[in-house]
Amino acid sequence: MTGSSNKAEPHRRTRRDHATETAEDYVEAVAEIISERETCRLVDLAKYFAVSHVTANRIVARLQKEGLLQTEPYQPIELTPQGKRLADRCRQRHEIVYRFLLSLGIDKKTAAIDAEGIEHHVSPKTLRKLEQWAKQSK
Amino acid sequence: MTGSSNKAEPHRRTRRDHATETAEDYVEAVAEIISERETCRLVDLAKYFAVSHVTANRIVARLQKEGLLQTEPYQPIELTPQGKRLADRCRQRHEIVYRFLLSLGIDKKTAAIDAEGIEHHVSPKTLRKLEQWAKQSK
DNA sequence: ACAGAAGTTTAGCCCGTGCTACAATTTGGT
DNA sequence: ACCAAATTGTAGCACGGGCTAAACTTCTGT
Ligand SMILES: [Mn+2]
Ligand SMILES: [Mn+2]
Ligand SMILES: [Mn+2]
Ligand SMILES: [Mn+2]
Repeated sequence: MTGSSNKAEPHRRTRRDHATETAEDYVEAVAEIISERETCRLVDLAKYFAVSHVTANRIVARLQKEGLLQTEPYQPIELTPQGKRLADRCRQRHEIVYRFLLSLGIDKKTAAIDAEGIEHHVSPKTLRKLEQWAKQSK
Repeated sequence: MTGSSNKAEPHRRTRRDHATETAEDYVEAVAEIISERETCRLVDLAKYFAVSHVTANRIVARLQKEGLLQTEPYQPIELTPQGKRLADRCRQRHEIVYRFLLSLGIDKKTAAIDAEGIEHHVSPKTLRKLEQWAKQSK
């Protein structure tokens, strides 16, 4: 038995979620920025996440190595097909969580903050329930 | 204006949540283990989180420095008053999130996994709504 | 009493993500 | 064309949290 009544598994899963969280937020941000201002530059990401451009730069480099982003020196940042797919999935999931919180009666600002952290820890099963729920309560 | 319609603030908050997440999970675990087997040893924590005993050791040391845990070389691990208060708050919050997921119709295992990650990102406002909701839907 | 098992500590490594300071490149205005 | 500003890149630091290996202490059974 690998799982059963183990206390450890939830923590393993949470750690795994955290490991992919940055990638998810970055592809989502790149997609959003591109859709808003045509091109996504490093500065845009740094501002978006309120981190230094150095931090953003290293994360972009890593995500490029992982096949999610594409860029060349001093050039704008683009999404690979794989990155685009991930961004879509994340945007949808993010929106479902956000709208669910709104449907609960939370104010927009709080909902935005909570959703930003919660989204990465919502399983597909739970996501479907949240979606049903937000719809039904309308 | 510090906030207004800023994209950055949710990410700042999520990073802050992550910084306190380990502390929250550890004091909660120590409290739970003590209530179950009298004393909490390093091995217990290592098993609980599925982490090497070395990792657990360093985290315990840090949390002791921060005033949440108390221990002496080769001795069991205890909670300081401050740690106890934090553990209580976290257990309550954790349970509310967990029970809410159950009330949504999620199976226990999935609910346990999702709750473990979600709990740290739920604001007091949202927590109150989740609590109301889980109660009402019973 | 004492050897071996169990538990704990320490040393030393890796990786991710945060930073400042500084260098290099590109862009824009005159 | 050229200088200055904006942008991007690089060097080098910190910290948290993951690991293995090896030393040390404590517990246990004979
Ligand atoms: Mn997010
Ligand atoms: Mn998270
Ligand atoms: Mn918890
Ligand atoms: Mn947790």
